[in-house]
Order: sequence, then C-alpha cells, then structure tokens
Amino acid sequence: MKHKLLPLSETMHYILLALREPRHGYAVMQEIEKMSHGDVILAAGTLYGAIENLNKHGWIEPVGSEGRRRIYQITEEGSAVLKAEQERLLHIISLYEGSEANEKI
Amino acid sequence: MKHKLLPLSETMHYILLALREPRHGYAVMQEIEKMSHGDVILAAGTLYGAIENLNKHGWIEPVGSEGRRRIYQITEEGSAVLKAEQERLLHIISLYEGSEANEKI
DNA sequence: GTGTTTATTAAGTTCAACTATATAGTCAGA
DNA sequence: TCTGACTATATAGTTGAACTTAATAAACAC
Repeated sequence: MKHKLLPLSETMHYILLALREPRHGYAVMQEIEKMSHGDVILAAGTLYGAIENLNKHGWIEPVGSEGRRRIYQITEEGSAVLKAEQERLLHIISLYEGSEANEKI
Repeated sequence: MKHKLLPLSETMHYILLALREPRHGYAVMQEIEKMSHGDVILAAGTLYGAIENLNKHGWIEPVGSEGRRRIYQITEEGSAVLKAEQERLLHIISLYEGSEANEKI
C-alpha cells in the first residue's frame, strides 16, 4: 500500500480520525480541536484543501449534504490507511527505550 | 516549545532517534534503514539537508570528525523535542478506540 | 584497474500546509 | 435593526521539507 501521501501528516491523520463519523468540514475542524485538546487548530484553507485531497484519493467520500454543508465519511480504503498508520506509529514508539509501548510490536 | 518544524516529520524523527548515539551522516542512513526494517531509506539529499537543518536549530551538534566523516549527536534540546514527540504520538494512538495504548495518556 | 561501497554536496522540482482574503448565511444582544 | 460574532466554504499566492538526480572523491575488493 505504498502511496505518495504516506506517512500521514498530522492534518490528514486527524481528519481521517474525525471522519470515522460522518461530518461536514466545519464540524471536522471543531472535532479536531477537541480531540487534540486545542493543540491542533486547522486554518480553513488547510482543512478544505486536505478534504479535497483525501476525497480525490478515495480515502473519504461525500455521503450527503445539508444546505451548504457537505458531509463526508471515511471509506474502507481510508480505514485501511488508518490501520497501517497506527501500526507505523506503534513501531516508532517502540524505538524509544523505556517507553511503555515497548515490546508491543 | 512551539516550533516551526513540529510536529516532527518521519525523516527528522528517525534522524534524532539515530543520533542518541554519536554517528556520521552515512551511518545515520544505515541505522534508519535498520530501525525501520528497510521501510525508510533516505536519499542522500534528504539526509544531509535534514542534518544541516537540525544542526541549525540546535537539536543536534557536531561532536568531532574522522577524515571526511562528520560526527553528530543529539543535544539536550533535541532530546526534549523527542520526548514531546513521543507524548504527541501516544496521544494520537490513544484516539484509536480498541488500541492497546488507550487510556495511557 | 575496474567496479562497488562509503561519504558528502548541490541543483532543481513537487506539493502539503500555510496566510490571507472573499463570500455569505445565521443568530444574539444593544 | 444593525452590528458583531459565529458558521461554512472557497481560492490565490507563498514557503519549505522532502524528493530526484547527479557530481565528486576516497577506500576497498576482485
């Protein structure tokens, strides 16, 4: 599953995590702020650009709309990417000696 | 500790991890290939550019040389960055429901 | 002595993420 | 009701990390 936008950037990663539930762009922005305890606040341009990009790659897809709002959700391919990303991160964390995650991968 | 090259890219992250031991550029390249089980193979341009950048930011420093080889090692500031990065990754992993790392952060 | 590995440098390209701005609807309070 | 804040999306232009490619050169094996 080699792909040009792997490894996932923090932006892409959080958007995919947020879209495990169907959400429109603005709601994704708010969910990410919440998930990250306010550490990650995406600018509008970054958010909508990334959504367009993820949609183009088939990792998320539109699943309806409410007025101006366009609702997206992660696809099966997107979920597979998330799973691979989780394993990549667990591997990197295992390289920190003394880490609580050691010996897990 | 807000910084322009945070969050750490995979490249920067592996280089810092490799330089917890003193190493020259080429040895860093090999260590990263080994650490990542061959998944991450840095091109020469990427590696030396990143080393220059990390040195400029004070996260690694030259600690001697052997002929053409210039040996670098992580600084205290670099170690602090690694620690922060570890925590960031553990937090993101905790967002995966059912993950073994859940409830750790 | 020819080819491979070691070791570093530099030029030029790509694209995600950024800033900044434009647009427009909704909604609360003065 | 009008003024500002919030909701919601879009787009133009900039920056810089990571990439490809290639040049240079020493050391070593065959």
